[in-house]
Amino acid sequence: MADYFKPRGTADILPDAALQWQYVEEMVQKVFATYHYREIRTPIFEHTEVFERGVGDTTDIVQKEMYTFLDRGDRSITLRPEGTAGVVRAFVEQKLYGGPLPAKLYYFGPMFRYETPQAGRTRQFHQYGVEVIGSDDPRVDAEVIELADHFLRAVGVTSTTLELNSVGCPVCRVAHKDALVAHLLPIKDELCEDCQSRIVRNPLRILDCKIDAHHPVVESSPMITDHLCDDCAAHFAAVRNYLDLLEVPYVVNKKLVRGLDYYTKTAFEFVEGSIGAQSTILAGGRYNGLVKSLGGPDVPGIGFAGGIERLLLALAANGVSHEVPDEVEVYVMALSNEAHAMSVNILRDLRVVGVVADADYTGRGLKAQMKTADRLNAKVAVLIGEDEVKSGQLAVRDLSTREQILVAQGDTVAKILNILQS
RNA sequence: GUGGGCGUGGCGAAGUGGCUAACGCACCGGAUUGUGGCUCCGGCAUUCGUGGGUUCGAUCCCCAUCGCUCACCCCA
Repeated sequence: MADYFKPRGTADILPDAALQWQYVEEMVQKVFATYHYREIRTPIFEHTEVFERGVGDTTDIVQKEMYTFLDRGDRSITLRPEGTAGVVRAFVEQKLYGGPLPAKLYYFGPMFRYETPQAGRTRQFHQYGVEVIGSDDPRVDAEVIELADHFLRAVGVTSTTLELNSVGCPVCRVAHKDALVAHLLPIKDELCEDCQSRIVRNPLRILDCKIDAHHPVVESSPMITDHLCDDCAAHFAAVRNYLDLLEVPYVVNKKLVRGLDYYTKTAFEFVEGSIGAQSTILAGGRYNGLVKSLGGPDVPGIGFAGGIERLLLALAANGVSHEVPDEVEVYVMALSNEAHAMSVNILRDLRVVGVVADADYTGRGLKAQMKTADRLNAKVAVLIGEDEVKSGQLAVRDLSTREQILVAQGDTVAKILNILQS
């Protein structure tokens, strides 16, 4: 029994799984680069105020999920719970608004939220995401969504549904919220406990509450899409039009709400139905007031974030695997101390020319080493025993043909390359 | 924070109130002195998450605790 354990909600990503992560990371870089997004790396922790201001201090994230602590200088520090606030903070602090706009950025990395773990949810999790700051053009909304769609398909997730909505701007959203609350208040006592508190905190959530969504009064609630101002309505129509042009399939979900305070206008989610209750694998939206509220110029923005862990679950659910077997090209077997001296040179020389080579370091017998070479699917074995040490000739064995020849030490690498290429 | 399920060797997985806790995989060793995927033989848990309790006796019963897991909430 181990004496030490990883913290609750964290994961050790072992070598086999790490290969899947590398694949996803490479695809992020490759696909996002073709859309001319450039990577930005911001700190994993920020001053707490960045998230309080950026994410919104009424959200669950800020109220009860942040990893916040005082550092040795009595500064309140928070491990980032999401990526956008930090990127926008950097955009403002580094004055990226002085460069070409919109800034098209992407990021990738760990996030932290103090939550009870479950399928698709951990305390340290990883997201990739993009932020486009400096344009309100609906073509940007469409590009961001199409990028997400393209990326998911490129990595092998084809079973998602794209849900789309507009949550309006501060003007029409407030008007709608007032109308909604006025509509629901008379039946407040009939709602579940959660919804009674949501009615003041986040009334939009009541619309898709699992308990109350089918209440007739709830069902007849005013929808945000019916309360959009002219600008928001035109923008939403334009986004849908571009998505149609791009042939990106979506469904309008009038109940779609975004959790974070900063969202405006476009909101969207890619949902995968077979990975458990946490089925959103990528989500995002527009945040036109965020840059200003973090002290920058009043420029609009839009972005999305996707969860790597959930993406991996979705890949598994889609039966997609990018496993790479644990293999080696050459296995060097040395059977004595003198042989070891020769083997380290052979290994180095092979690796210098790019050949994947390994050896036994536990003093096992030749037979056992042969088994290992076999299991690692080695193409060539190099044997160095007493005879070889004496003669200075190494036995090079082609493991597929079982042909074995003696080669002068200086010619070994060339001979092996010969076999590997045949 | 709340609720359900579970906790036996590296992994998967039987098991019963009581003599040495199945089996499979993996791993290690051996089957003509230094040679491979098959086969055969052998090895590998004084111990059943931890701590108490009940009992003549508990891995199997009770309590507590820790951990894992799924779900609610919320979110990527």
